[in-house]
Amino acid sequence: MLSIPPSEVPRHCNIADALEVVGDRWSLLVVRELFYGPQRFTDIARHTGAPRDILAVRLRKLEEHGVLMRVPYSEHPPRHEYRLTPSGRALSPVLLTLKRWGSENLSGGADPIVLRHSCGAEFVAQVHCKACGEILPMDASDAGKLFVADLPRD
Amino acid sequence: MLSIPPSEVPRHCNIADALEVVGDRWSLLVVRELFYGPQRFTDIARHTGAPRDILAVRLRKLEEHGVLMRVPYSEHPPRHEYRLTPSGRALSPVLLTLKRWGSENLSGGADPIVLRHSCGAEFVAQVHCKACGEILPMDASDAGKLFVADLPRD
DNA sequence: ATAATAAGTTTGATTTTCAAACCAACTCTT
DNA sequence: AAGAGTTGGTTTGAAAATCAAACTTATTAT
Repeated sequence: MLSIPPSEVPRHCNIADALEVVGDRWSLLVVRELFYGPQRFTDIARHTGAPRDILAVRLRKLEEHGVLMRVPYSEHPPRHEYRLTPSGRALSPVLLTLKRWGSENLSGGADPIVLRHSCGAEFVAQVHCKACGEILPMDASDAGKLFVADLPRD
Repeated sequence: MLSIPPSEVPRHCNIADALEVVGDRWSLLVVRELFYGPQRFTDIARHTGAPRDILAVRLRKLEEHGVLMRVPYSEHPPRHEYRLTPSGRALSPVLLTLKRWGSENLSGGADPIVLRHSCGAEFVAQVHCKACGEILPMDASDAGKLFVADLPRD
């Protein structure tokens, strides 16, 4: 009778990795702002509500992790704007799923950010089975029977 | 010539709402754990790495927001396990997109959490145009030209 | 010459986080 | 029956992060 000993260390995974980079109070709001186009420091501060000192630290961190980049728009004085990198734009599904979860599962109302296709319609995120294509309903009324995790239990 | 005055208040939206609930260092890791099935306090603490006191506060908050529920498994002493609600299970697309972003955009490696369809294959998240169905590539090599935001700029 | 803009940095007070110790209620072992 | 172990937290005290507001530096506009 084989039994796996209880692990004393936290589970490390890609979700944890991702949260290490964008899992704080402000980072994803910064990314949201940059989806509206390149932005300057003061605008990001105003629209996210982040304190300026914290924002400065976050922007450096996001730059280090390749989520955004600084692009100069003036020398004398040196000034730059912030712009998403491809990696930063690749966060759109995260924002879209978060947005949808918020609108469907939290009482609230405002729904201002909308990403649109160039054809004019909205973008939406969807989860489906890689093989058979069955769509996982996001309202998850009975999602329980739809998926299982495979992992060492202890 | 009409121009919108600069807003002094941060933009409020569903993304911000969602982050208010699950946008901290531990909450989404708690949800990840609960996807493996109902869990007890000590197991969640061990597997997420969250300090016990913080975890207690987060679990209460997540319960208040309807993400999870306590289900008794013993009286004398009163004990319960934590279980996702439908609203909590509806976070699976958020976890899946975060996971995918982490694995494709951050150097790292571990990829332990896998949600599977009952048919055995993996679930994946995808962003597409609601109308014409065009898929937004998640590597976002040139996603820039694929979508635009419509919002008051100031 | 004065005021305004821009991108941060500094300051000092308040909050949050953390690890480790502790507690209460029970069960299991000897 | 006494002592050790388990479970689900709470308490404590120190360290770190957050915050709002004031400040700095460089430059342009009036």
